[in-house]
Amino acid sequence: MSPKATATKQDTKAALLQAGMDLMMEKGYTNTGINDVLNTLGIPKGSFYHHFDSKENYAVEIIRYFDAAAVEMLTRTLKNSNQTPLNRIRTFCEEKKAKLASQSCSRGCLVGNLSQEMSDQSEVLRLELSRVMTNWQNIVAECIKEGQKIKEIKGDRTAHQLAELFYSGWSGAVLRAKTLKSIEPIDTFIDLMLNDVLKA
Amino acid sequence: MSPKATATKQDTKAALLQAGMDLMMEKGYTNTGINDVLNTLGIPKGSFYHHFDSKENYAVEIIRYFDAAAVEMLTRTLKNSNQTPLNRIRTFCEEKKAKLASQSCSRGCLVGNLSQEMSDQSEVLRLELSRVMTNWQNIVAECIKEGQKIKEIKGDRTAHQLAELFYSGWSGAVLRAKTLKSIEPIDTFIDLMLNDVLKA
DNA sequence: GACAGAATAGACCGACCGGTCTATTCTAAG
DNA sequence: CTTAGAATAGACCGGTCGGTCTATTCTGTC
Repeated sequence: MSPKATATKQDTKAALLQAGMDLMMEKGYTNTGINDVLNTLGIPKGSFYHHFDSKENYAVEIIRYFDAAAVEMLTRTLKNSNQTPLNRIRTFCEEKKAKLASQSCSRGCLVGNLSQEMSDQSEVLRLELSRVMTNWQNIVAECIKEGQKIKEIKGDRTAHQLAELFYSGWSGAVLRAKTLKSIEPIDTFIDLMLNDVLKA
Repeated sequence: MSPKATATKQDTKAALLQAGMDLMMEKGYTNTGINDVLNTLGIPKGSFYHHFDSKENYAVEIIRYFDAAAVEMLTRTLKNSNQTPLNRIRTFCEEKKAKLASQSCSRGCLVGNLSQEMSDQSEVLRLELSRVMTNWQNIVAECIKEGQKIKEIKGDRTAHQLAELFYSGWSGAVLRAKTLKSIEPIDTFIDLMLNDVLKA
């Protein structure tokens, strides 16, 4: 059996997840059709409904697929003991900023986009997005807590609260960047949040 | 001519704007069909396309309709000289929070929702949303500037920057509230932003 | 009352939506 | 080689989408 052929066959599901993630990131849930995904990959509809029950379920798997990569990136940056906690957060922000800038401030974050669009439309998606959001916040909070311990980050607020403000501010800054097609909201956020709000 | 009958006829356009605003706030642009709007009002399609060129144009007018009410609320609260600038901002936040809580943390803000969904899909809508967003930020910035003058709000950052962080943080907090179906992100935002970030 | 234009009314259009169905091909175990 | 089930393949379905079209009614002017 040719390894290439085998790989091609078995990667169908992964390819569907990747392509769906890209399309939904750019166009949202409602505006992304099953056929859009299928046509970009040259895969027939039968394969899709073999691997996924419904569009909604497909989206849930896409969110998990996206989450896996996001958590990897979060832990890589925010648990990197070669940097101080505050500088880890700075690295995280700069990496995300570079990504956003490289795509002309479009797309943003899949979880943010789907949350805005689908929270009131699908309880299934809302719960999944909730879970992911809370998890991310906890990872940030842990890093902040470390920074508080060494008095690098201000200690008169709980790490949970600071992480929440950080996350809210970041999401909002990305939204503004997308709409204004400018990286400036991100710059302002990074500057104030890191040099002012979080700093001890 | 009966004034009631006349009013009914001439208010068709306003009714379409109002109903479209409500529906798009809850379901987004793509997921709101022309027929959805028409059916909830009992208005035939001919009337719709008499008053509006296209769905996209309709959305632009809805954004303006929404903006008018939003600017009224912003100026009423943020230019109220009976309160100090920081307290005006607090009043603004509390009013918006009450509204959000009263609708179980659903819907959120039309401009935020459409920005997330449509910025990458329609340049026409993106520009309109950009304009509205920038205008709101300027109104907030003016209030902050006043607060800086009387040393109620911290002066080591420009009012423009602080307004931007405020707006980003607020939008993100609303997004989180929608998804987590909890008012807590809003509470945290108000607490930290007003008692910590903005305070002189 | 005649008339023009605004506004209402709703049937209708092709395109596309998510999802179903049957048929075929591939793959691995016996 | 046989065979069961996974996977691929794509025609097809009812419903809905944004938008068009023709017809009728309402409204203000002469």
